[in-house]
Amino acid sequence: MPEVLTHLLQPGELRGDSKQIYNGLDCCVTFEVHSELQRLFNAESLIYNFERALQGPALEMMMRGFRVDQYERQSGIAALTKSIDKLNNVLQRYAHAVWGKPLNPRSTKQLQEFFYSAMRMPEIWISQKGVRKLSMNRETLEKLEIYFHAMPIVAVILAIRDLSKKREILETEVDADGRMRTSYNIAGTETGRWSSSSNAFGTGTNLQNIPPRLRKIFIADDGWKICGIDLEQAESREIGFLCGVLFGDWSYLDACEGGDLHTTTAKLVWPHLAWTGNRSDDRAIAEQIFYREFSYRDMSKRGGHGTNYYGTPWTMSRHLKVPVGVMVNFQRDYFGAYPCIPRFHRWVAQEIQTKQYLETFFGRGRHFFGRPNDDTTLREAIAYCGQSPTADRLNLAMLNIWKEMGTVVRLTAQVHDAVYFQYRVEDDEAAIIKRALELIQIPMTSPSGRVYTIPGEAKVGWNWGNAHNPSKPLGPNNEFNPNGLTKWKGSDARTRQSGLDRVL
DNA sequence: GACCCCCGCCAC
DNA sequence: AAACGTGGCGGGGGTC
Repeated sequence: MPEVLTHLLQPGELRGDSKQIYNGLDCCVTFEVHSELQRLFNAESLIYNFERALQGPALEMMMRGFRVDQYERQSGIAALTKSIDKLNNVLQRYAHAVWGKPLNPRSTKQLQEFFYSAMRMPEIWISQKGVRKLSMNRETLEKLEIYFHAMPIVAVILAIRDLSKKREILETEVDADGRMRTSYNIAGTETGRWSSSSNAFGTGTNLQNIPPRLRKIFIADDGWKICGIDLEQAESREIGFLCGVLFGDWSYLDACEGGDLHTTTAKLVWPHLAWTGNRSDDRAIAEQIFYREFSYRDMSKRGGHGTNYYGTPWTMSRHLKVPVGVMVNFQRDYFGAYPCIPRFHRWVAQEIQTKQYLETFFGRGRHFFGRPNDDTTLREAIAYCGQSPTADRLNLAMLNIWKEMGTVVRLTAQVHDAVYFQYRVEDDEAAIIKRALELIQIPMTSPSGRVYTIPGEAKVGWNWGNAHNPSKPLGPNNEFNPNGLTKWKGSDARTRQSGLDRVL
């Protein structure tokens, strides 16, 4: 009970007018918390003041919302429903043949009974947090798929799940004015990232996990055009800079800044390939197949990211669907190429074991309450070093854009390492994007004098999806979208195609 | 019917 | 043996 009230209450008093008293107590708790926060977050508290400042752009985006093409959305729902119904009819025919009753593809319980009891297939167990589980996730179902009599059933189940997930998003309630309003939580994460969710009125949804293929339903306001700027290789560069500052080892940041990190990594990990030194030749070599559908470059990209974050060969081999031995060798060679990475891991372990605390170059600290010797704690701390500065960098840049360009641009969305805004089509597009790209950069200087910044990459268009590449055949990975976002190269010769936002 | 947890799965 | 991190959502299925 808050101290301020204890002397006012006698034992047993809460039994009487308890609701009013509880209410009073709650107010007192709030007051006591406020007093403590006042003490902690004084004028010197950089991060606290920063978070408060971010309320401006956050509230503006939340109140404005993102315009949705209702026709596009409804026709998407209709098309998906049709496909789902068709697939479901097929599934139910199988289900009745096998066990004489329906099967819900989203029910883990029913799927277990169906495959392991009715179809008598061998059980596939996985372990999560030390607990063995009879999962029915995609990975498990793909293992069941190798049995020929299960193959068509599994394929249908996975397809239904996939399409249902897409339909869920399209079915999210849009406000009466045809705009989707998300709720951004500025201070909801451990790292300084924002989170996003449905809003206080129950409409909208998380706008930070919309699959790329569905983004084209979000469109620019009439007379406005969308620009998106993302920070290139942001988390990798943050770690590269940290390694340089801590150890004077700039090899990883050099690789990031060299232009093509993943090809560079591939050259270091597989030095015996016929590298020429010519950038496009070497990229072509890196894009040759290494294992199954993975090129050397793919392996470098996905394997590098996982390895930076202390992923084990076992887990990464599962994720990349390659044998464990492949990942063991990859990591050995990767650590050989960038010795600052394992050194960085050891440094983080030392820090959390001695201080249980880390602070980024943006001044954001985090206490680690997990057991200091636990790998889980170490992994959280390693991830913090990349994720947190990226979040602060993007948000600081966004705040600067909002402050300086607030009359010229309308902020539209924030997606962790990318910010989207709109500008008037009659305005000087090149000048606006040039200035925004300048503001996105937050230079830092290492104690040794090296200047470090993360460049932004801009895209422009009239809807949030990616434009199709006209020089490649249309297909599932190149869907027709002439109004979509294209990479900004100083100009954009296109004009908005009316009615074509509506093509799904 | 409200509530809750688990599961599977989407993003960066 | 098996945990790369940060999040949010909807459905299933249980309890009250």
